[in-house]
Amino acid sequence: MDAFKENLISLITSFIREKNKQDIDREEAEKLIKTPPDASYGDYSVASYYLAKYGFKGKTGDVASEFLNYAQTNFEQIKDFFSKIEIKGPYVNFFVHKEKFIRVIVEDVLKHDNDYGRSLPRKPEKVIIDFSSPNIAKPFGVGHLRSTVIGMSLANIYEFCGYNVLKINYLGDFGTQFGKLITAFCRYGDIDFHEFEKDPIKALYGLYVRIHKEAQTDLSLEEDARLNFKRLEENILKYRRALEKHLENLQNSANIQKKEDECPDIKITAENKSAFCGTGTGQYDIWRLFRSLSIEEFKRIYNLIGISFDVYEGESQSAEFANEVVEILYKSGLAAESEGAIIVPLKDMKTPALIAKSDGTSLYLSRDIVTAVLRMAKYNYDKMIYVVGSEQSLHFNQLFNIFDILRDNKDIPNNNPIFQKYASSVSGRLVHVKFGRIIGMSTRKGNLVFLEDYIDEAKAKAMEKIAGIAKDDKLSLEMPPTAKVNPSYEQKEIEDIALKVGLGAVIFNDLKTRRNTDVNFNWDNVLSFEGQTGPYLQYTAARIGSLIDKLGGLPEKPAGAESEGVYRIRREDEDFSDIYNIAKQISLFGDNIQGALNLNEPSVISSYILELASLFNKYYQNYRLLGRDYEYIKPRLYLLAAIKIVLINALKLLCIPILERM
RNA sequence: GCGUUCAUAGCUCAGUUGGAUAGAGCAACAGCCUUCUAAGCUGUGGGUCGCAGGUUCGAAUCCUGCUGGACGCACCA
Repeated sequence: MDAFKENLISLITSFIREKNKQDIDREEAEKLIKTPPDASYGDYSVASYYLAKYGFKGKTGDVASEFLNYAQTNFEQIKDFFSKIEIKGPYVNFFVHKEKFIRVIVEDVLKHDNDYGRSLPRKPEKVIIDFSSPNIAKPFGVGHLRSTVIGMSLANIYEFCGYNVLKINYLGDFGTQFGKLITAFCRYGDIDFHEFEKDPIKALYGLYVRIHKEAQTDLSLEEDARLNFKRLEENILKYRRALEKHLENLQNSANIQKKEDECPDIKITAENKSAFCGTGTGQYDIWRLFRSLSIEEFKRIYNLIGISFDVYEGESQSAEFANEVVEILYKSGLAAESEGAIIVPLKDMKTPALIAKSDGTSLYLSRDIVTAVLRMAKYNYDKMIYVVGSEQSLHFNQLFNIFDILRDNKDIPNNNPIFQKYASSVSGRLVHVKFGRIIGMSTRKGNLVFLEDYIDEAKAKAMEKIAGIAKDDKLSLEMPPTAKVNPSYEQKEIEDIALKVGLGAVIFNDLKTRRNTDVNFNWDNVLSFEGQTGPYLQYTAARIGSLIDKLGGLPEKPAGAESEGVYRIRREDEDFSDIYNIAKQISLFGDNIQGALNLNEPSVISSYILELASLFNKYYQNYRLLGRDYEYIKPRLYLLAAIKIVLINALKLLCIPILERM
């Protein structure tokens, strides 16, 4: 927060304390300060009707005068920051010393650099962010991209704000669907094993689609799949460890984790396939192979889009203990049998939660109960965020509800020390960060879109742009290739820029709107690089960098007292008010990061940074710096550097690649 | 049927958590590159904030009802 606002907060708190003997904390006071809708009203305003809450019951006009009077007579230091204070209706409007404001903000940004915008929490909390979580039986599509980039961005934001963040990818590697997959793999005799090695995900998806289609007419397939899943789960249980042992291993070293992720030495060929399919352990090996091949492929894609995880987990790891938890709940009477399945009646919810199927196998929900408890034992989190689509709201409500029940029933009989110790403390720490669906998503050919193809498409579009070739005939006539738009690049650099621009477009497209709204998918919107897009932001940052270079580079940062003159931009200069607007926008960065954090909403930062980029581009277009006196240029160089720092800090939070030139 | 959620310019979306005159970007039209990157900038047109009530000094924002869409609702995840 800037010194100007700090000062106003002090004014408000002391006004309320002296006049009405009430204490108001600084956060409350900050909420009373608003930015007027139009700059001609002032830079900050305090609305007197808000003060009624703190004991000022008079007419709003009278309260406003009282406040103004107090500010002028009892709060001398206010004059150091504000040049004018005036009343307009119920509002008391403050006008800052603009020269000073610009100076203070620019200096502040340069001083903090990569850390600008950061504010540390009172006590650092441990936050787990569970996101992306692709399903091994399904393609990594655009729906998963949303969870992936929202989760990654939230992780960046929490980390930036001083939280201890753990990024977990909870792979969908279990469930009846894998019974289906095994059924498909074993049933079809025409599997191309070469294709399988080359692109396992696509091959698996092929199987998935095929079996689903066939299952609609051949009902025995479903039956077969369920049976195969039951066998799979039984095999997992065969290797089941004691819960404590499991945790001990996990905590002991990263090696265990690594070992579990490693590709098992399993080779399945057309010749030996039937041997694998014939036994339960053989099927278990098939599943293990599918799983590890998929994880490798996922990692390759994450690497491509610049995203990383601290931990890869899978549902199968929780499946080991799901039955045990179901048993505890059942024995304690919190769960009951219904139509052969096990259910938990919930508080304030009509439909009970189903935690075990009638054939005894586990469900998503029961595995999630285990996972949350295990993670509590392992990481002792203060908060765990699930970044999952809104269509799973009911599931998470059920999950949270069950933990509320466990909190209220701490003493249920059970002989599992881990569950006993941690299950009751999970309640209240889980958050479902949901997001809307993407509607009408399909390739131009009409199928579901794989992430990589999606990125390729964006990259190709960027290539065209760089090469100055427009697809549209009309455009290509009007837009000859120009060296000016695209300085001569090496082919390799073109590829690199195109990929980053493509990623910028695709990622920003998922982060620019509020999570909750469903987005109508439209190729033209995603592949647009103009206006409110990622490339616009990347372009703006690159442009500033280029401008700074052209102006001779950023001089040494002045230190301390000397700085006043150096950063000074004069009131009389023609660009003064535009620069002030930029400084004003810069000063709001920290507030916007906090807003994004509080709402778990990266789009707050997106909107903010688009506005800053727009202000800069207007400035750039309206005022020319090259060729001016260095005296004039110098303070503006610092300003440019400050804008660039904020842009880059924001782009990093949004997982958008940064380019030096484009 | 029940639950969740959404409805703002032709399209995609913001809207400081109830405050001053509802804003951007696309698209359309008219302009701006021998001069700092035109992935940019300037201007014009475009609104019954789904509809109807209510709450109060004040509503796009809160409450109720209605209409319309999306999603979910017992052995998928």
